[in-house]
Amino acid sequence: MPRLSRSFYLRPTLQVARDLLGNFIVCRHRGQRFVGKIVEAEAYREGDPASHTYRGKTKRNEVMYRRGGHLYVYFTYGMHFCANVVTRREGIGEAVLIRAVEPIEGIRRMMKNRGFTADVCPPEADQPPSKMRGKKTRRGDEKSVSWRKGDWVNLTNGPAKFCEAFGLSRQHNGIDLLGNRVYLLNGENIPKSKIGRSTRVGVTNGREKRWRFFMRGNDWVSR
DNA sequence: TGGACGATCCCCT
DNA sequence: GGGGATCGTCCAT
Repeated sequence: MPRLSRSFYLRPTLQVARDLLGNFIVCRHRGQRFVGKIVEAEAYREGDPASHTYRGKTKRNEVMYRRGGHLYVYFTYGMHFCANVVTRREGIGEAVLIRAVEPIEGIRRMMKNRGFTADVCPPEADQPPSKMRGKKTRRGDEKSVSWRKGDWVNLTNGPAKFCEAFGLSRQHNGIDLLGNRVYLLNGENIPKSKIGRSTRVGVTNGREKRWRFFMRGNDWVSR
């Protein structure tokens, strides 16, 4: 499968957000490979009050101003990371938040990273246990887990869940997506009829903008 | 130097 | 449907 080219990321951000759907994100570190199909994404643009770049360039958002095709990972709510694909040419602070992926490869390790026991994962490891679901439960201060039928979409159906499953954090901020650590592969072409569009999640300023794109009917879409 | 708040998630009611 | 966890960032003092 060919890698997405630099020119893919340099295009208008709304187009990139929509076209990311159906492509694969690959993360490699320490001999482990994670692969997921992108099923939900949101655009953040200049002049957009919901964007980190709304008030100009800072130390935190500097990566968003780089040339398209870099990874912008930020820390939020004191405990979560979210990952974005930087778009457009250098000097323009725009990006696309990856909100959800469908897990493809590295599933056992994703479960571990998310705090679920892997007991229920089938021995072939990277076959999705499609009938399963996971639920975290609390016992005193100890986090323990149990699995329930029908809930395993919790692995990657949100931007911070995706980052936790794939082990993405601060150290991945600024990575060039045309390198070998994190990159995107050309996947299926999604017909327009299968792409949904809506307002963005968790946004107050700029809430009217319909800059969220998702694959209709996909189980890993966040809502 | 302080304080408000956030592109979230999880648990409880 | 609501609140708590938890801390980096940014802006106002």
